[in-house]
Amino acid sequence: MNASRSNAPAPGRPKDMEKRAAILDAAMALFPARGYDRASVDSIARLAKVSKLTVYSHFADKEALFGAAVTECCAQLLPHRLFEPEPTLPVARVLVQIGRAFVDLMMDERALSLHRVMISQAGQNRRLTEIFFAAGPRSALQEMESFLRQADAKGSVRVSDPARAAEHFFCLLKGVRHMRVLVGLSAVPTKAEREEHVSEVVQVFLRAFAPASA
Amino acid sequence: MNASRSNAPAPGRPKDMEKRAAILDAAMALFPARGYDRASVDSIARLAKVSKLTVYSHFADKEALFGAAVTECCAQLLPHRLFEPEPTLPVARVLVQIGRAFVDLMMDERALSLHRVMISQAGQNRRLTEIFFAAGPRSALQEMESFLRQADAKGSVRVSDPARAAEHFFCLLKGVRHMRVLVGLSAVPTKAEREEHVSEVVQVFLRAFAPASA
DNA sequence: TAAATAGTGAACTGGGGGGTACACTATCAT
DNA sequence: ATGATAGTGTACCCCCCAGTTCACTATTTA
Repeated sequence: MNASRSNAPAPGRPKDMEKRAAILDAAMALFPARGYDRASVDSIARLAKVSKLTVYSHFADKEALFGAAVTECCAQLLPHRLFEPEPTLPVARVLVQIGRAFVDLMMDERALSLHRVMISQAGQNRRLTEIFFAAGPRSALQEMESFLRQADAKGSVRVSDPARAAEHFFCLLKGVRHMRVLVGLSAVPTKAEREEHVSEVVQVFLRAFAPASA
Repeated sequence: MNASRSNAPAPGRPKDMEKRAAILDAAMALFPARGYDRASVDSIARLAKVSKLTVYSHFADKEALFGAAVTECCAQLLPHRLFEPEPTLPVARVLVQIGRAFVDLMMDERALSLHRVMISQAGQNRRLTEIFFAAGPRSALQEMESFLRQADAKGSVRVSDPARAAEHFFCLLKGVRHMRVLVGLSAVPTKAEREEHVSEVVQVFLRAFAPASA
């Protein structure tokens, strides 16, 4: 209960938090890489250089460990905001910056593995899935939405429904390539490919949402 | 080898093709529903009302059975072309028809389960993944591309790169909702929701790819 | 009828995984 | 020092699964 929060000294030997971190690191490596089923608790303990019993002393069971690992993965993948709205730049430039950041995130190996494992566990851990979605797509969408709202107010774009437009933008950015990579058919795109894709998408997006003064 | 193709009578008792079909049906039900690992050969045999040994007499091993099931799923999901290009209708109407068909396909429970299982098996069965992608996304993209090429020739749209435009269209149609459903966060959209989404997407697409005579 | 193959059920092999028990050592507070 | 907890290593329990063996029955062709 109050083991970590309260400062009651606790009677016996305290838990080694470095071991806990090592276990979590191992879990964050193995669950996404092998999937929930194929990542055994033994292998995680082995990778963490820790006894299996120690794993079970820090985490109730495999599911709890998985939950902690996924939560930590989400936290590490979104440490900073996706972008800083620099109002001085023209919209096209800002959109390119946002697009770059988003594509880099979606094509990050860790993010891809996380997607795979969450999809393969669909319907198993509803709470966990919500954490995953709130940390990733949702926060990005909200930032994008508020940016579009401001841009619309300034007249640099014409979006009647910023939330929907934000969805459109990100879906265009993911493109077919994202699914191909998810499924293991394509390699991650190179920097040049990303750059070209982002600029193409920004052009399409702006043609669809340009202000009436065309 | 020539067991089923050649008409050489074969010495002993012939294999019961209805049993084979029952096994395949059971595999097509269980693999997508539970995933590759959690769908045991025993459970498939049980569902097919067949001895486990019969399964192994028709299919070399679990992987072969999985491959046959996925291939058959793909074949059943795309029995007909996604749409018939009716050149008399205005572009917007045709796009809405295509969009409806595509969204219905992507939100089909069987297609969703197939996506999940293929993603969770990413990198395991390269050949299989190609079959999956060729049967689903790729053929749809090719049809769409050729339609856009014709529409561009008639001047009803303005697409310099039909392949890319086709990708954009389908990505917009999938939207964020598809990933939410894949991951088990959202229910499949209702007919009304789909209709509204499709018409929104078509409007956006046409704004981006309308001919210059705006 | 005889040979050959298909199919059944049940038992079995070998392997692996989640989780626990035990005996022991290490580290903390009082 | 004492009590309490953390951590280790090994062995263990129980269950599940892929794939096989065996003895037996069923169905086909020649």
